[in-house]
Amino acid sequence: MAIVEEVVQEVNSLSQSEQISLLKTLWPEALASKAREEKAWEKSLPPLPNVEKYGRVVTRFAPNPDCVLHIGSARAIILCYEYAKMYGGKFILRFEDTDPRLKKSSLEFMDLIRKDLDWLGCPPDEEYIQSDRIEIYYKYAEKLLSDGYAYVCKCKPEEFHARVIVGEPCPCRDLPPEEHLSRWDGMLSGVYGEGEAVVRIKTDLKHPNPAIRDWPAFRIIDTDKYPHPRVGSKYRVWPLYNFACGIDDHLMGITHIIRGKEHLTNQERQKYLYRYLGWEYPEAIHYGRLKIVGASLSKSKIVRGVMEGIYTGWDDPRLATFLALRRRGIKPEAIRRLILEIGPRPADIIISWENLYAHNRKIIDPIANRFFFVWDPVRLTVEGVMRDFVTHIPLHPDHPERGERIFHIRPIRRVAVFLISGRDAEQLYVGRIVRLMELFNIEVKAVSSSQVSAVFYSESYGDAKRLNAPLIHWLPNENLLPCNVVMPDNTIVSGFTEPSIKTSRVDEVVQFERFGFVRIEKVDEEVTAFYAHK
RNA sequence: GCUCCGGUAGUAUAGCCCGGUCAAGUAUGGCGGCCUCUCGAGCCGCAGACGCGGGUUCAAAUCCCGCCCGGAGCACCA
Repeated sequence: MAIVEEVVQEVNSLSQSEQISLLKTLWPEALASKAREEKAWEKSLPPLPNVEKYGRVVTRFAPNPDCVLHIGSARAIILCYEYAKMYGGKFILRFEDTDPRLKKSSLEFMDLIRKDLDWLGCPPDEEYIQSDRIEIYYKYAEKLLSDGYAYVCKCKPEEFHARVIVGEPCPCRDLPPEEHLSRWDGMLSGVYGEGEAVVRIKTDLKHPNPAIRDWPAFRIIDTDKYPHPRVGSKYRVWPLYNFACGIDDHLMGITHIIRGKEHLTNQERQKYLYRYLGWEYPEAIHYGRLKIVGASLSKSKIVRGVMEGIYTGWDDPRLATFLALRRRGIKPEAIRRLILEIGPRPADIIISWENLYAHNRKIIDPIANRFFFVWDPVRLTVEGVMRDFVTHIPLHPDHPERGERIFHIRPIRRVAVFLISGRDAEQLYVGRIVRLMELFNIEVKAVSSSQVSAVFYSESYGDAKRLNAPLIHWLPNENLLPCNVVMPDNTIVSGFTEPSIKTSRVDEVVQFERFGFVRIEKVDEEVTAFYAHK
């Protein structure tokens, strides 16, 4: 033992370069590239803290139903769901619809959110709606009021803030609990109007963060003017976020709160509540903000844009809503993998779309059947086609068992007419040999802006390979199916596709070869598709 | 301004708590090649990062201090 320590000491006393050069001369094999074992396992989440403290892990996703869900919500949902699943726990959906005035919720959004969760594969075990629970919050308000932990403040907001910013109590704060209880009755019975009274939770008036000092817990909303979509004007005193959320997290037995780090100060506020009520605060994980390049994840902007008709709907391809992603052929599993990859770390991130696409491509590539789509079509006439051709192309190159597409080429007076993509036509020049995929090779004879003429060159694929001829896709100029592809920027690429695509169903993701993956939106006498990605 | 949280390749992530095995792993994107009758997939290879400056230590991505940069909160919103 002693000798080992001595040697280690000696080696450590050398500089790193000295150590390396010594090693090189004495034991070069030790420096040979260390083979690293490859792990192909799916990325798994880091363990949740203090799981053993609780009987069963309970998580919750608590949206305000004032908009549909978007990729920014994916982190909360998938993390909460996956952690609950990982520990055999429970996942709760809780609608936080306690602001009938500014952040107006709606029944429509509640329903769309339920569907979003379902689509994502994260169905909740239980669902609660805060507007059903108002009396529960009242009960706790009364308890805190009579215990002297909360008070009803009638100060004007400016006056209150002027005092609190210097750490001084407002005149209401130290009044006896009886007075506050009677003011509270006044709030409930309509003695006070909007803005005239508010319940505050006592905290430390010298708290270094002024935002935490005596935070508001209830305010009055004139629900005759602003009826709540679910309970109308039944209540005029409504809890604020920190109160309702704090009470519910305890009552619902939430063991692990997973939410964005914008709630870090809210956690400090809510801890006062827990202290006064003798409750233990759950574990809290605050992840960083998730943005995605070029997409606005502001709910209010999304709602406004849809209302004003700037967007075609909640599923406008320019949006990063789940509805839009779904319409574009992004699979929920791709979103799940992305979120698992990202994990719960607190750093803010801006995801690149490629990150999402790569996951999606892995999922859809094996399932997407292949078709030809000729966009910005240009007419191609090929002369010297001496006979009919029939070509069979598999629906999927790796799965020939799935079937094939069959094209018949029937030249008239040795001339066959095709359509090729404008982009391909631009690359052609006189004398160039190109291969029409799975058909034959042609030599270009003339190119104009509206059409290309060529002559049959040869049939063998080997020729094309040897000549390094480009491979382009094509369609016979007959039995064409008009096709529009809606791109992510909502522009439309038009062209034609092959009739065999009619075997595909709506919602199916297919690949237009040399164009990209698309989801079929409509397929009958014409096709509409939404572009997913390359 | 005040309070808090972050900062590893283009993007995302591992490593940081518990210093050495990190000459920094992985994925994606980029580039090159192979393969494939798609510009898709697959295979092989290349390039690419510890925000900056000090300190502690034989040894720092990791610990300490300062700075810089980014973000969030500072609502009678959630």
